[in-house]
Amino acid sequence: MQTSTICLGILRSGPATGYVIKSVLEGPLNQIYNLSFGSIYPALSKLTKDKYVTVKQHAQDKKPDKKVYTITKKGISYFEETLLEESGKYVRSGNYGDQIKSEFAMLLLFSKSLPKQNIKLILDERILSAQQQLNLITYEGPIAKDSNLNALRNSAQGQFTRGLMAEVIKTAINYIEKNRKKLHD
Amino acid sequence: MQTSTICLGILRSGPATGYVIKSVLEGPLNQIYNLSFGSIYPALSKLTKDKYVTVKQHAQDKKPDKKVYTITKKGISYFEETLLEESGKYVRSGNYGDQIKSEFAMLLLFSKSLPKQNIKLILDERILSAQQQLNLITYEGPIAKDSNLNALRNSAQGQFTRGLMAEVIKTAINYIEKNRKKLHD
DNA sequence: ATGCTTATATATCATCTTGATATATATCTT
DNA sequence: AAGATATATATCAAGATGATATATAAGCAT
Repeated sequence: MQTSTICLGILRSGPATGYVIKSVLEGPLNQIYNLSFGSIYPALSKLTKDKYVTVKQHAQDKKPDKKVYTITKKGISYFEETLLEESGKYVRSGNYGDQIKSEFAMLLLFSKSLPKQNIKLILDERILSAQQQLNLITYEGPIAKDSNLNALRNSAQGQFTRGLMAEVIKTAINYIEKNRKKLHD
Repeated sequence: MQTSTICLGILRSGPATGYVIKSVLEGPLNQIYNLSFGSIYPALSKLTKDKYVTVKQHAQDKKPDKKVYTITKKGISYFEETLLEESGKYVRSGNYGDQIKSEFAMLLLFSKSLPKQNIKLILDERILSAQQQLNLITYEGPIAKDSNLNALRNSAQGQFTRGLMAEVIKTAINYIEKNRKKLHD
């Protein structure tokens, strides 16, 4: 899926800065899709140039301007067209898997070449981190106070997606705890 | 983790071509780490130049030369050093999550803007594809006949990693089947 | 108090990666 | 007999990452 489509999809739930878009991807939508600033900011610039979003610059005393992006009517139609197109391409592609780069799994796979102490550390930290991810995903309080991105997170779609990720993370934690002895001691 | 480290790690279990390395990543190591030819081939060239692997070209009648890469002693030490370094960096980074781009999850998240029929298709295909992934991962027969990459897959580390992925996929299938009605009909 | 870390916020850029395309043949399927 | 899939490498434009730079406020630890 194009970065611009994801930005528009998030912006459909309310105005946001590039920084907030990244926060949403790292918070309640954790483990779904990673994007760096280096791809978010250029996407937002292009969307502005093409009139799919408008930008309001809030001059902040001595801090860099906060740029709040709002989706336009043209942007909403464009988003709906593009999403339909991309869903069609997705189904036709025959490639329904996610793009995954799990450094964790690779380290474990090659862990015969690693000291036992390192393996323990990797597993301990992964479990801790997974529990934190679970907290981020299942957290129901308000996000980024002055934004209504709560709507996206709390929609039936948001609940389904977050529920799926939460179950997957819980399964992984249980599996690691039950089977880790096979990799050390 | 660097692409070259992954190539060396796979090559440590036996000689292989770039094509076979990709097949391993797409077969028994499915859902662990994605790499394209465009990053595997240059990595193998660089490793050859640096003497971490040797290459034997098998001229095949009218087919492109098959290049079988073998890890050198220098390559084994380099792999072990690099893996230790990368595991240290991984633990120190505080970022224990995987890099994920799930177009599937994004489509579901935005599926309010999609026709019900499309949503059904996306879910049906995903379940089918997940079952195929499960088969690839849990398949215990021989892989790529003339290679001993079976060793990597059947090692304690390979079994652990594949078992983890299998559990995660099973959980996802069950979750989708139990909750999909919330997204359509 | 003073220093350290985290959060807010944007921008840039070398280097790496993807996804598509090209080339070539054998084998399996319809 | 035609078409698809598997084997095999290579290239490249377009896009993405990860690091770095810049700036300040707030929170927290010593």
